[in-house]
Order: sequence, then structure tokens, then C-alpha cells
Amino acid sequence: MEISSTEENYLKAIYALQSSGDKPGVSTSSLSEHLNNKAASVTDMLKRLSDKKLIHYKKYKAVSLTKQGEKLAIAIVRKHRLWEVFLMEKLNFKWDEVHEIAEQLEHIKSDELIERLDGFLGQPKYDPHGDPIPNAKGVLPKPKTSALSKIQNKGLYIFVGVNEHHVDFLRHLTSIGLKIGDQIKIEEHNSYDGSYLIRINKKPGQYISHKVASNLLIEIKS
Amino acid sequence: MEISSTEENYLKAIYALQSSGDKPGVSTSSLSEHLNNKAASVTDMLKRLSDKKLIHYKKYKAVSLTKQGEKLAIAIVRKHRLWEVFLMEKLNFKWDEVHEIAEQLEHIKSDELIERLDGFLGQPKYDPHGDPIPNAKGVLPKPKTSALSKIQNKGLYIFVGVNEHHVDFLRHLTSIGLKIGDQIKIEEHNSYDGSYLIRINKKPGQYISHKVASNLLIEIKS
DNA sequence: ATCAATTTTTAGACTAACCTAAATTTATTT
DNA sequence: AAATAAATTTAGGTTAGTCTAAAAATTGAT
Ligand SMILES: [Mn+2]
Ligand SMILES: [Mn+2]
Ligand SMILES: [Mn+2]
Ligand SMILES: [Mn+2]
Repeated sequence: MEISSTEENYLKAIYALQSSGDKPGVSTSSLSEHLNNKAASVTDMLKRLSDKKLIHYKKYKAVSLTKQGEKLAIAIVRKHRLWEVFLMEKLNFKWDEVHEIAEQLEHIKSDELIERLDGFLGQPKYDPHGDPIPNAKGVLPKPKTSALSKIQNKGLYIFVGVNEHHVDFLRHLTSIGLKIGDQIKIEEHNSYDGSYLIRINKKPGQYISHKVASNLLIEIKS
Repeated sequence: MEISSTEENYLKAIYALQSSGDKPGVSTSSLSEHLNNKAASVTDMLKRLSDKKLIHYKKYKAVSLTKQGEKLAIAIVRKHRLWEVFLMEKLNFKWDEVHEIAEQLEHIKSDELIERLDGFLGQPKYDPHGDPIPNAKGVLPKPKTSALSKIQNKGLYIFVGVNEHHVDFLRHLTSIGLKIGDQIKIEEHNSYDGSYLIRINKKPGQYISHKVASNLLIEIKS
């Protein structure tokens, strides 16, 4: 069965929304917003995806992916994230530049290509933003989930990922000298506004807002 | 101005046919055959490409690329051939496997990507089939044009490219142990059927047909 | 439980890229 | 120079993927 790039984008969107949201299903309007399409267009496509048995769809009800639909969605996520690693590691793109190009590359159809790319890159487990890369079987490494804002204790941590992927946010982190893998020392937590005083790799301390902190994923330094 | 992948494929086809053929223009029927589309569909697209000023088109006359159309066509050829080099050099695909995947990759839109890929590959001048790779300005290195079948003299040559790109032909060459860069010693030329007795890299001699010889591009060993 | 607001679906239209069948133009024979 | 053959275009359709406007269903507030 042939799957178009457009259909792939819908599957990916449903997958993203159903993983992020707390509820099980995904609404027409959330897809409409996520894909920048009108709700009527979404309904149209939902019917076609349903005909292809890629989603569970009942009129006026939230949709969800079938086994097959999820398998495809995860395969696309795998391709997207592997290409992002390629762009960053091999072609020296910055982490705020890779997503847009990967949006195109993720639709290239060749299983052999993606498996060889995976090998070439050394089977990376996480992409340049700290997102987990599913393996060829569709199994995801455990996601990085611990936001800095959840932690009050002083101590040493490692910056391992971002919650927010917008270019502006990524550039902001770059401008304050923060990149994946850096050490973060929490020196102070202000319960008043939720801001932090931190040191990145032992450099001079600086304040970061609660909003920024809530989008930084960290691990305790081992 | 937005150019679709389909439009890109038409431009590439016109470019290929106008470079290969002796005549200046390209006919609707040759495009129809090359692209496996009906002539009526071709006419349809020719009008649209003409509206976009990418081709010169007059009803019932052969078409040709405008300056802008040629620039785009060459850019696509550049992308195609660079991706072929990538697939072969970095991902270890065989030379008969790269074309199909490159047909997809050539439509990825990002100038930055292709320039970085070019750098990553060491600015190759020829692709895995010996075809010249245009530089970023659209200038082509001189093409390999000397077919083995044009030569009767015994002597030492280097195999530098193929005229024919079909998978079967490429696999045949692989099966007789011939790859780009190999030395070919002409030991005998049979004027009766145009076949040759050759030695590849000093290995035992073998016969190749006129047809094969006519698709092998060689240079005199310097 | 009813009514209003919101969400979703339907109906009807549009474009890109294809198709078949028929008409037209150009090329080739006689 | 006609007549025939071949190439090309036109006319009219189809599908994927989008849209707007209107109808229908669901949700949520009184
Ligand atoms: Mn991304
Ligand atoms: Mn990412
Ligand atoms: Mn090729
Ligand atoms: Mn090639």
C-alpha cells in the first residue's frame, strides 16, 4: 500500500499529539492546528487514513492510530531523528537548523537507506535535541523526562534534552552558552518566580527563568 | 517561485534529452517516452513550464530550456550526482543501487544542505558512474566521452565511466569484475564483430562484446 | 433539560498532475 | 499536390489534497 508524504505527516502528527496529550485520542481541531490545515481538510484525510486502516475513526470521536499506523508513524520519527543526527554530526548544521531539512528527508522511501544511515552514524540513541530515536523494530529508548524546573535541590546535573523545539528557544540556549551534554550546577532556586541561578560547565553563574527551566531536560550527574 | 518535484523531473528530462540528442530541441513524444507519461499530459505540463518561463514553447514545436530552466535542471543534476556519491562512498551502496534513491534525494530543497554535502564528500568532480558533477555555479567538468569501442589500438586504458546506466548493465560489469578506476589492457580487437579481448587489472584476459565496449568510457593511462 | 457555543462533518469548488478519446497540425508518401 | 500517417493539442474526466460556507452533532452553561 502506497503512503503519500501528506499521509505520513498526518500519521506523525497524530502520533505526536497522542504521545504529548494526557487523553488517549486526538481531536480534529488539534490536528487542524498542528498541521495548519482547516478542520474540513482534516476530516477528509481522516476518512482516507481510516479506509487504509491506519487509524481508528468514528464520526465526531477522537482518532487514534492502529497498530499499523503507529508502526508507520514511529518509522517516520526514526527517519526524522536519524537525519537530524546526520545533519548535525556529519554536515555541522546547528541544532536549530536541522529540523526543517529533516522534515523533507524523513519522507525518502528506502529501508536500506535508513538502516545504513543508522550504522554510519553509530546507531545513535538520541537526536540533537535529546529526543529518543526508535530502533529498526520501533522500540524507543527511554525518553528524557526530568525538567530542570521540577528540581529545587542544589547539585550537579547534565543537560540532556529540550521540551520545546522552536528555533527561537534553541537559539536562546545557544546564546547563553548551553548545549546538550553540558554540566549544569544549580546554585540557587528562587521559589518566588521559579528562576534559577546556574553555572554551565563551571563558567560564571547566570539566571534562567522558570519558563526556560521547564523546557530543559536534565539527568543527575553520575 | 515554487517548483514542484514533478516540474523538476520534467526540467531534468528536457535537459537530458537536449544534451544527448544531436538536435537542439526536445519533442513532446520523446518526453512522453522518457517520463512514462502520455503525450497529452506532457503538453499540459509544457504549458505550465512555459508560463513559469522555464522553457521556450510554441505549439507543435520542439521545446528548449530557458536560461532559468537550464540553471534549475543543472542544479538538480548536481544534487542527484552528489547524493549518488554520498550513497556509494559513505553508505557503501553498490553503483547499481544509488540511482533510484538519488531520484528521491535530488528533490530535497536546501542550498545549504547541498553545499555542505559537497564539502563533506570532498567536492567530487564525477559521480559513481563517471558522470560529471556541476559545481555550485552550474559549470560542468568536462564529460568523459571516449568509448572503448572507438579504439582499435592495443594499449593501457583506465575505465572512467559508463554510457548506459541501466541496472542490468551495471551488474554485468560488476560480474565480470569491472569497476570505475580499473585498468583495462586491450589485447585484441576483432574487426569481425567488434568484440575485444581485454585484461582488467592484469587479471586473465576475457572477451567483451561490441555492445558492452560501446558503453564503456575510458581514458588513456597516463 | 434546554439552549447556546463549539466542534465536526458535509457540500461544493479549486489546482496539480495525470488519463482517454477526438480533433488538429505537421510530416511523409505516392 | 493530394492523401495518408504520425505527432501534437484540445476537450473532458479522475484523484489527492486543499479551501469556504453551511449543516449537523456534541459540549457545556444556565
Ligand atoms: Mn525535528
Ligand atoms: Mn529533534
Ligand atoms: Mn543516477
Ligand atoms: Mn550517476
